[in-house]
Amino acid sequence: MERPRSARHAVTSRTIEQHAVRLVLEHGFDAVTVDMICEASGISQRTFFNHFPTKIDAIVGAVGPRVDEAAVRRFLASDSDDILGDVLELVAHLAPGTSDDPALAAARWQLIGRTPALLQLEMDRMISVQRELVEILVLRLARHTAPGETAEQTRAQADLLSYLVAGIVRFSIEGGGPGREPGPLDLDRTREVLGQLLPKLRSEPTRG
Amino acid sequence: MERPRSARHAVTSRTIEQHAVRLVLEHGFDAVTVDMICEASGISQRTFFNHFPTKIDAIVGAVGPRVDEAAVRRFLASDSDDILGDVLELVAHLAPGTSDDPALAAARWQLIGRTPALLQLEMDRMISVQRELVEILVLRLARHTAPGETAEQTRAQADLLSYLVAGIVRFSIEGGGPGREPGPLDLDRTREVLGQLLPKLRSEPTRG
DNA sequence: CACTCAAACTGCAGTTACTGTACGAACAAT
DNA sequence: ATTGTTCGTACAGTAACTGCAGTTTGAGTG
Repeated sequence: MERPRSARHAVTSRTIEQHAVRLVLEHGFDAVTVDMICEASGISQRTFFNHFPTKIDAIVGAVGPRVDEAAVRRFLASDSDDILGDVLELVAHLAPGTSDDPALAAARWQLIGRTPALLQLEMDRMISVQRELVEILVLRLARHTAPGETAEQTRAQADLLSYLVAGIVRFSIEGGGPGREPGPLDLDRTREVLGQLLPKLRSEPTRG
Repeated sequence: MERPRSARHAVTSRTIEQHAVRLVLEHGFDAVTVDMICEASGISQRTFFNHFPTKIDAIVGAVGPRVDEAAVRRFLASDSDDILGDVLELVAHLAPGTSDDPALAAARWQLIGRTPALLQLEMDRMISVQRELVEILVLRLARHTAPGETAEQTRAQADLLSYLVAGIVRFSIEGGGPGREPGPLDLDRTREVLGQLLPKLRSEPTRG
């Protein structure tokens, strides 16, 4: 309470987040209104929206997933020909929301897997990561250019690959197949299924 | 006006759709309110929501993309080892919204590519297609099972593959790389980029 | 033709998410 | 003390959407 001013904002945000997650875990996403969260947090509705642009943001967390700097450096430095494997390694370091409260993060994963609207949002946020990813992939793919390949072609490949990776991430988040529980990225499981699937796709596309 | 009653609903729906698309093309998604569409269509707001559950639905169309029955039969009958190529062929037959008005469909593609919220929705709808796709892929992949592979593993592979395909579709819709215009699926372009990318990923994942 | 029923449509009041504006309280630096 | 910034509040408004009650109109039945 007698904290420095700059910290009070963060404290209030955390309070809101915690009550939001708790309420949604208890009553479900649709049954929880912003007013309920405000009352529980002891703030006005206007304050709520000063902290979070939308109700969803308060529940899932204000900051989206980020790629780990060190992982990027490792990825770019790798000599391996197994680009896909390296990409998986890179993507495995995505963290959902603010990771400074493990209990909150765990609760969020539950909610994300349970509520389509939230999974939705998490995927939206992946898109911003995806844009970063494209830039990184361009650098890596450029080391494998075919003769006569233009920079634009390389970029298109990186773009496509980033979409493929997004698909893999989603598969991973939704639990790696039907009947599985959603949760943070399960890299081993994903690699396993991918390792089974890829050989079946090995043959050249018709236009090679 | 003196149409049979059963047809009037459809007529009204079409009227709403056309005005909605036109207005959004003119003013942009956010600048168009439901009230504006209602006034242009000469109906009440309540009627609007009797026809379409959300504003977005009126703009993008009530029915989502569907897979073509004949294409599915062809896909399942194919002897080719090029599963991915066959999947692309299958997916190319996805049609957005009601296809009975080509001008409307074309306008919709413009909007979808231009407006993130709409692309979003179109992707959501792909998910229902994706569920169908998984069932189809299971049948096809089952013909390539590795020794000792369980049905559950095959299903997981089909699941993963469907996510990869969703990524490819999205790449395709967004124009096949940066700086391209969004539009209906450009299969040739996609195949080209995919053909360039795949050889670079050829090596085995670490767990093979 | 008269009667009935249901589909299409309307008006209205209400809820929920979210925004703009203006204002007050607290605290830090001058 | 004053000034300024930050955090929060109060209030009024918009836009999407829902529920309910009611009217019109076309279609089927006797």
